[in-house]
Amino acid sequence: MSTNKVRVRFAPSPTGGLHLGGVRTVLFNYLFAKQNGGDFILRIEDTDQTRFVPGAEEYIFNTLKWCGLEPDESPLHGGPYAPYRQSERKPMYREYAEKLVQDGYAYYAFDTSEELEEMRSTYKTEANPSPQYNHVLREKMRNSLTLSEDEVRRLLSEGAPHVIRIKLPMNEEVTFTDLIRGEVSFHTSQVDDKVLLKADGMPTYHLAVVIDDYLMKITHAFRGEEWLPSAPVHVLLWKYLFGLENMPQWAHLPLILKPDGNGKLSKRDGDRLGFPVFAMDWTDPRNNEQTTGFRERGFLPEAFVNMLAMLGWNDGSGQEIFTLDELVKSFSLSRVHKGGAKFDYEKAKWFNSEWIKRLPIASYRDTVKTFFDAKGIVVDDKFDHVLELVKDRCTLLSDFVAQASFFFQNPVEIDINAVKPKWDEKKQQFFAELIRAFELTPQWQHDDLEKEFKEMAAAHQIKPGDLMMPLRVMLVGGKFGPGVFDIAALIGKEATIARIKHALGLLS
RNA sequence: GGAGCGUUGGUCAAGGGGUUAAGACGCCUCCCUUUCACGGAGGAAUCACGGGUUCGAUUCCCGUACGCUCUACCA
Repeated sequence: MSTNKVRVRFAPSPTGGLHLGGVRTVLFNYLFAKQNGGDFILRIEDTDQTRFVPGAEEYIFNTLKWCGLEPDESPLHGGPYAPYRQSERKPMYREYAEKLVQDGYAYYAFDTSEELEEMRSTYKTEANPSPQYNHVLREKMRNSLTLSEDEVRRLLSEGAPHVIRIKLPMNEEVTFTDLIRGEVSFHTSQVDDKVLLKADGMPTYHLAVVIDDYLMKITHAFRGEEWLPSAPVHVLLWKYLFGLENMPQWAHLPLILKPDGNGKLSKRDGDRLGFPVFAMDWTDPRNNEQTTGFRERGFLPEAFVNMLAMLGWNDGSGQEIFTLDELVKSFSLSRVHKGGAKFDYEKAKWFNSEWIKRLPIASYRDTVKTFFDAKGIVVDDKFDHVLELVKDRCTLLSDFVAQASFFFQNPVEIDINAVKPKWDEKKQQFFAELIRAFELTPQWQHDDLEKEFKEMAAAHQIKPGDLMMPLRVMLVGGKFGPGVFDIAALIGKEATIARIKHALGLLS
C-alpha cells in the first residue's frame, strides 16, 4: 500500500491582484490538504518575465494570510523542496526538455515569431481560423524534424534562438480520470505541439507544472477548468518523463461566471457592476490603477471564505454557514459541481451579514475602527457597546459608520423633513419642556428617561408615538437606529439636550 | 471553424425512474418592533428542446440547441 502523504499546490503567476476564482482554488486545495492531513504548497509560476509585476507576489501572501489559508511550504515559508519560485528553478527545466528531445518526444524549433505569424496567416481559412503547429504543419516549419542533422547541429552551436516543442503522437487517444468530471479523453490529432522551453530558456507552464509537481511530490492537482484542453499535453509529459503511475490526480474546478450573461468573471465585470473581484485592494504599479477588494469593502474573511466555498460546492444538507474548520471536515470533491456558477454579490453580502451577527465584535472591532478613522470620526470607550447595539443592521463592516457615527458626533445631516409635516406648536412646547426636565434628571438611565418622556407626553396629551420619531430624528439624524432611549442613555445628558435644542432651532 | 466541458426558479442549489421537485439569496405580503434592521409566517417563480428505453422520465440513452473554456515562445 502506498502511503504517500497528500500534497497539493496552488501555483499562481504573480501578475496582479488575486481574483475570486483564484482564492477559491486555494480554498479547495487547502480544504483537501487539511482534511487528509496533507501539505498545502504555494508555488510561484513566474516563468514569463515579460509579465513580472512588482508587489504581486507579496499580495498573494497577504491574501492567503487574510483568508487564513496559510501554506505549509512557499517561497516565504520555506520548505524541503525549495526554491518555490520557478524563475529560481530555471536550470533544471532545460535538462528535462533535452531529455525529451533525445527520446524523440520533443524537437527543436527555430521558427521566428514572424515565421509563425506567416504560417498562421497563410494556412488560415474559414474552416480553420486558427491553424496549429501540429503533426501536419510541423513538416513545413524550420525544426529538427525537417532540417538535416548537420544543420540542426550548426544552428545549435551558433546559438541560434530556438524553442523546444513537444511532438504529439499522430493518432492516439489520451485519457485520464478527472476527480470532478470522471473520464475525459482527447485525440492527439487535435492538440498542437506546445512549446515546452522558450527561447529565453524558461519553461512554459506546460513543462514547469509537470516537472515541479513531480519534484515536489504533488499527489493531487487542482486548477480551473480553463486548463482542461491542455491537460493531454501534461498527461503525455508525465508518461514520457516520470510515468503515468506517478502522476497526480487531476481535478478541474468549475469556473466562476459573471452575474449577467455568461463567461468567466473578470475584474472588469466588478468595475462595471460595482462589486469587488479581487480579495484585497490592489494597485497596479504600472499605471497606478486602483481596484478595491473584498477586505476593504468591509468583508470578513470568514464570510469571504464561506461564500467562496459555497460557489460550486455544498454538503447536501442545506447548511450554508460554515467555519473553516467545518469546511475542512465536510468538504468533498465528489460534491463539487461540474458546471460554472454565476457570482451573486447580493448573496455574498448576505454571508457577510450572517458572519457579522454571529461573530463576537471583538473579532472585528479593530477593523471596524479603521473605517471610522478613515472618516475622521473619533470613537470612545462606548465603542464596543455601540457595535453590539447596531451589528444586526450591518451588512458590510463599513456600514457601521453610517449606523453608529451619531453615537460619537452630532449627526452630520438631520432629516428634518421627516418631522416637519406633522410638527406643531404643541410639540415644540413639549420638547422645550423636555429639555428642562432632562436638565434636572439625576439618573441618566434608559428606563428613567423613557418614564419621564412618557409621563410628560401624557401631561401634554400627546401620544408618545407621535413624539418618538421626532426625538429619534433629533438624536440620530434620520429614521433608523436602535431604541431611542438606548441612544439617549449612551450619548449622555449633554449631547442629548444639545441635539434637541439644535433641532428645535431648525424647526422653528 | 475545431476540440473539450457544461445546462434544475432571476441567482446559489438538493434530489435522481413514481416527490406537492428541498433549502438559501433576492423580490412581494403579513406579524413583531411607537424607527430602521434582526427575527417569525406566508407568496410568486424552475427540471433547455426533440426523440427513444420504460407502465411511468426532471432523473437513463441518443441527438439538437444554447453557453463556456481552450485553440500564444501567457498562465
